[in-house]
Amino acid sequence: MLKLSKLTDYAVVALVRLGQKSEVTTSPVLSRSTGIPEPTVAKVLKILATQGIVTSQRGARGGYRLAQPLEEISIAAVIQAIDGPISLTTCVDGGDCDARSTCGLGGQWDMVNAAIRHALSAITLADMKNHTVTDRLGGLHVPPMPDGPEATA
Amino acid sequence: MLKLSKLTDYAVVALVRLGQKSEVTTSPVLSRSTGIPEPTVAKVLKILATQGIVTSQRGARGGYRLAQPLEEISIAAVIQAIDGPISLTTCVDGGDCDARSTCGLGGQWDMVNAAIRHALSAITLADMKNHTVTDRLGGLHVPPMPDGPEATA
DNA sequence: CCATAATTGGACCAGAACAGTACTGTTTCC
DNA sequence: GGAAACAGTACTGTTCTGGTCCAATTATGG
Repeated sequence: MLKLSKLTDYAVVALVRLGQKSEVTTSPVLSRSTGIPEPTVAKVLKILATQGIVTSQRGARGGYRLAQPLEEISIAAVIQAIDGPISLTTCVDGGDCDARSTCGLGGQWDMVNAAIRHALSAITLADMKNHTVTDRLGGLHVPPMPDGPEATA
Repeated sequence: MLKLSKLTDYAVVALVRLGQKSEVTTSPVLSRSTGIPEPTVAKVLKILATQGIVTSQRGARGGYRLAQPLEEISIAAVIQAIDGPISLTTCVDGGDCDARSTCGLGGQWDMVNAAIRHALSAITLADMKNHTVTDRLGGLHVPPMPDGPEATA
């Protein structure tokens, strides 16, 4: 379905909420604040901590804090932290494409991947919080799309 | 991992190959021509037929044919045909988001979805065949990306 | 006009990946 | 020393993808 994992969705919600607090925040607090189940939000924060998106403070009075302001964290960074690298096909960069010789299109998917990564890198968590899109998005902000439900024409 | 299904990859390969033939082509022929297992390529073509990407002719001497030239079929159309709608999260357009009131970001994912759809609509199957990217891609072709493996900064 | 063969169409089943949960261990404050 | 909170690992249930099989349909040949 070309949809990212629900964990990533939770991560964005939690990070945005975390960015609205200046103090270190615990998982239970963030759970109550976002509505995400406590074990799940804990898991998400754990992963984000390992990836350097948030910094953690262990022990009593511990919690999590953003490693960077919301404006500096791109959607692509969050997705890569939770879901792993953004690669639409396995047939990229030395993947295990068993029909590489016959399929005809060498590594053309790389171009598609780059396009998506670029689109995702241009959107930050601050953009997700605010309902206004910054100008950095260039021509990407909800343009008149030429694609219909079925075909392109 | 934000990767699309292998079926979609197969679909692109099969469609490009199909675009190089002017006659109706059967699944077995396309299988031998692409290296994709016969049942799989048959399934892919079947789905593409229901979505109107290809036209089918049943019975003996039947087969498949492109409904439109390769230049008119976008990657987005193929992905939507195989994988379903491009919606990164379930929390879009009346989805089953159970924390809509608490999560804070209303339908901001729509913006992300639109950006990806736009990027995918700009690439056609003809672009996948040829190794040159058309000018319609604008600023999307492998730009200097500001995103690192871990964080954005 | 009928039988046969070829081919698509739709349904079914197995395998893997993911989401979610629980438990144990380590660290820090009181 | 006790309590609170993160860190890491392991497990289970569910969903989805990938692949296979059988039924419906049509052109061809007799």
